[in-house]
Amino acid sequence: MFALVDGNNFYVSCERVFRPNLQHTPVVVLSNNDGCAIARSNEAKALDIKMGAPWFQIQHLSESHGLVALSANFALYGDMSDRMMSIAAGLGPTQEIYSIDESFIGLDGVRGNLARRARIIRSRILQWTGLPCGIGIGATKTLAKLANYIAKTAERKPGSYPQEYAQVCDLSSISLEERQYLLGLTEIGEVWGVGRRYAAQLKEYGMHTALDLSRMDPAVVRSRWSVVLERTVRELQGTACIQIEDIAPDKKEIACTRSFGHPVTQRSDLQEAISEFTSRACEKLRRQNSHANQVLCFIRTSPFRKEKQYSRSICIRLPRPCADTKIITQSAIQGLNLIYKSGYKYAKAGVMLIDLQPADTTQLNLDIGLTDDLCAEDRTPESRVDQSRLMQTMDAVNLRYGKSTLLLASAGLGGVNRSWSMKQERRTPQYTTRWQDIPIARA
DNA sequence: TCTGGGGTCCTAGGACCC
DNA sequence: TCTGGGGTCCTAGGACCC
Repeated sequence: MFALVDGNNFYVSCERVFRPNLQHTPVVVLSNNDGCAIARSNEAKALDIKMGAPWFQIQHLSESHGLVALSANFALYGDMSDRMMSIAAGLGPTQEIYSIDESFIGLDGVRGNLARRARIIRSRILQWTGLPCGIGIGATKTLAKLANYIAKTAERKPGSYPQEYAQVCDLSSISLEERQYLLGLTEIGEVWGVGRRYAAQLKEYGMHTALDLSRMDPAVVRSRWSVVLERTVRELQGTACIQIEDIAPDKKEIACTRSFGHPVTQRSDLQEAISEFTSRACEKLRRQNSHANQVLCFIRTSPFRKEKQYSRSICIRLPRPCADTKIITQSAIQGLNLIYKSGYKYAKAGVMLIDLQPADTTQLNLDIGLTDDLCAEDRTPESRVDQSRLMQTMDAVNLRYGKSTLLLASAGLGGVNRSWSMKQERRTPQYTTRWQDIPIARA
């Protein structure tokens, strides 16, 4: 048995904890550079603002309907998420943190009335953090997801589902007929694992609801679509195919990419951007104690604009597997110089670390002499330890005083002016919180 | 003028080897 | 010179998730 705990309109709800006057107001949170809406309050959804809608297309609603737009503050959302997750963990013995606002809870061995238990956890999260959430319960992860969708939709759109399922919905404790009734009310595209493409193809095939999908023959689904969709069908039928991942596996690739606040043309600006992206990616790499074998670097113009388009990426093999910002940045910049062409207005760039391996594997290979081609300053064990300590110190300083406190002066550049970064002042200033600053117990 | 930033899994096809 | 079957690895592309 599984539960899914999912924060409502998560980023907006986080902001509202600190600005209670935004309750009952249409609010959106905007992506980097205030580009598009990545979270919407219920009131904003009621204005038919779509996920990912560009700000310039919905801006007029601030005049006509009092829409409030906020710049995203991911540090804050991360802190709030940690609090919500730690309370949600009380629902059952195992927890998988699936995204910043969602976690699956394994309920095996939990006795008693699950829905009642879930309601208690839900009100505790609301009271202790100020964050509203929905909880769905089902025999499989896919059914728990579906139950969560019903719980949230029943609350947001009265009349869509029976009111008793609002906020908490337990699909496991109701009759087969009732469960089929609820699945029949649910669009096929709302099922976890059915995206836009599959939804369109399935509708063409005559399947329109979650109930229709649950009644399909898994073998037919497999041969006509894929093993992935077959698994979804089995999960809807109540056979658990996807288990809780208690311990998060290491990432297989780590990326840092950004759209620019304004078009970038100069090679030097791209070099600054790439070197900062590489630093961020390397921090993540060290945090999971991995080394990279290759770094991929890409630059591209905006596909939305009617201009000469250019988009290229290049993959550079590192001199040895490592997590050293200096070495990896050198390779990334080298890659950039190979693909850069002047005369284009660049809109986006990024860095991906790929072909990752555990750091201790590298150490083993160094010890038994399997790795050659060392960089000059990298030849002795002592110098490697020094480099590694330098990285640890940088990470510690940046964690303590905020990212970008300590940066590499990349590729012979002078000061970092981040001319590629911001279009203008953000709509709302950034502020950070510490655990203890978060207000507690709002009713 | 203005359009996010991450990830994963699966499959098909080609190269190469025995 | 001709022929068969099977395995592995790599890459690109498509689908999905938040």
